[in-house]
Amino acid sequence: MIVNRDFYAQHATTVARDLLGAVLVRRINGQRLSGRIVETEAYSGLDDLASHGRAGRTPRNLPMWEAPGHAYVYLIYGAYWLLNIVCEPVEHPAAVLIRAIEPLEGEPVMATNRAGRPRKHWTSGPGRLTLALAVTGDDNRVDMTTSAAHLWIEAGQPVPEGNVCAGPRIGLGRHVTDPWLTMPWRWWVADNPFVSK
DNA sequence: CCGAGGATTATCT
DNA sequence: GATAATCCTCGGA
Repeated sequence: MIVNRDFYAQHATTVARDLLGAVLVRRINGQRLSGRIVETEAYSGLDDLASHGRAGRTPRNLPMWEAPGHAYVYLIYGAYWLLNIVCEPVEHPAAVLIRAIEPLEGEPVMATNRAGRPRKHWTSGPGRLTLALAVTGDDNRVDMTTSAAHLWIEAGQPVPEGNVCAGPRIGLGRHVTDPWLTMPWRWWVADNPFVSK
């Protein structure tokens, strides 16, 4: 069951929390690669100093203002692609960053894409999982509510409230100050080995 | 296991 | 010209 647009239209914090346990699916050459989502971060609003949306619309962050359920993929540090899903209604800049997944299907392909690394490092980070699933800028702005785009999310086993942890977001720049710096907008599954450090 | 430092480029000031 | 929602390598324990 592919997660639909109404789900993504909710506030980014709700989407980020409830995506834990869902399954990120990538189809390449007719083959399914997938993983259970175990870590997410929410970015929402013009006020959020940690969000790309903070300074208003630019060519790069434009997807954040568009329809929920679309991918927002961008290059960071000139080296890594990061996968986000646009949330909230049109004209509300918001997105959820997928930070880590636990491999489920297509492990041999992931092993090839992450050649030489231990399984534990295949998908345990936002830049790592895009390498494992071969997600790049070509996937920016695709509609993730249909299997036509070869990238979508399916409902999975919900994570019990007791196993959900929340804390401050990671890797934010120097310009980010409180309350945004310490806002607990990062969620992860307790004790899961694929959660990034 | 852990911390320090380098890589590398699109994007915005 | 500076910066960035990161990862990897390497040295030390």
